[in-house]
Amino acid sequence: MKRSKAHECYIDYLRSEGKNITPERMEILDEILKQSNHFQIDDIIDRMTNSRHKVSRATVYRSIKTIEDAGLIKYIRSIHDEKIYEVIEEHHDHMICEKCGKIIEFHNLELEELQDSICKAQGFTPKKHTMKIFGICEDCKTN
Amino acid sequence: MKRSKAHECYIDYLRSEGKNITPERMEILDEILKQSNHFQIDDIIDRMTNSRHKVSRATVYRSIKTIEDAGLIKYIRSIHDEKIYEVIEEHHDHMICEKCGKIIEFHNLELEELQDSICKAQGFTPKKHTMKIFGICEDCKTN
DNA sequence: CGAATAATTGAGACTTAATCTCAATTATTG
DNA sequence: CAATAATTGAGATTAAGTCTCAATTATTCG
Repeated sequence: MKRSKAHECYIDYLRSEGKNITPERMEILDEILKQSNHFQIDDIIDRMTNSRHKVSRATVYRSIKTIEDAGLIKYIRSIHDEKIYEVIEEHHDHMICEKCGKIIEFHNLELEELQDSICKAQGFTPKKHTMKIFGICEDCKTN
Repeated sequence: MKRSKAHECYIDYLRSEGKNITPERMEILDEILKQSNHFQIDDIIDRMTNSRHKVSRATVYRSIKTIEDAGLIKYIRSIHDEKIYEVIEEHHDHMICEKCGKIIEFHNLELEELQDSICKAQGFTPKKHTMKIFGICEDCKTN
């Protein structure tokens, strides 16, 4: 099992908070990193309870919270208002198709700069943001 | 009781959907319009169950959904992940202070245009969007 | 107007996502 | 290795929201 950058981050975070490094926490992070793209907590719970070392539902919830606090994952809300998690790699925003539910990631520097300047004009110090554009994706338009 | 634009909209919406115009629905809309700015469903439930014509919790939930469908209100999520509703007047985005929870509304045309052009480049047809910038507001910075 | 019909309501049961409790277990520290 | 503090699992609990169904009300139309 390769020790990824994310593992190091997580371990550093846990140490800095005086939290223990447990196999449960490490296995949950592994499972998350195995997911291709977006995932939901229930996916992880299913996989963990069917894995060799069963991890309880409560522990999955608790660990996901610490992984979130460590800044490794975050979630957005789907059209059905479900939490959709993703591993934070580099910042991006989302377009969400109202027909098929597809989530398209995008990043635009001009947009980021504009946001900063809008905030500055208000005396507001931005830390992070989320932006979701709802609409119809290319595929759903033509089909 | 003044018949506002919002009432007309709602009545038109209900008619167009073959739904009935009931005192419960009208009173819930009244109560929402009475709220100054942002509100939560529980506020409305409290007010409605203590009002002359008691309206049940289930009906408040059901009506709020139709008022939302009519395009009169929408919600964003607070820092604590609670649904915060607001009456839709004109479109705007939000800055949310991570310290005091204050919600600052803003609108910027340049930003809107930039979003549209980003979508167009992807073949995505935008219908609406939400944008939340988290950070520290002016007051919390100086205090 | 006054049925007939369809939609809505209230009350409480139910669902779902998430959190909490507490005894038993495990990681960490020295 | 022992002492201490943190974590875990299992199931109970909570909170937000939905569902059920009988009773009530709005609408439609002759």
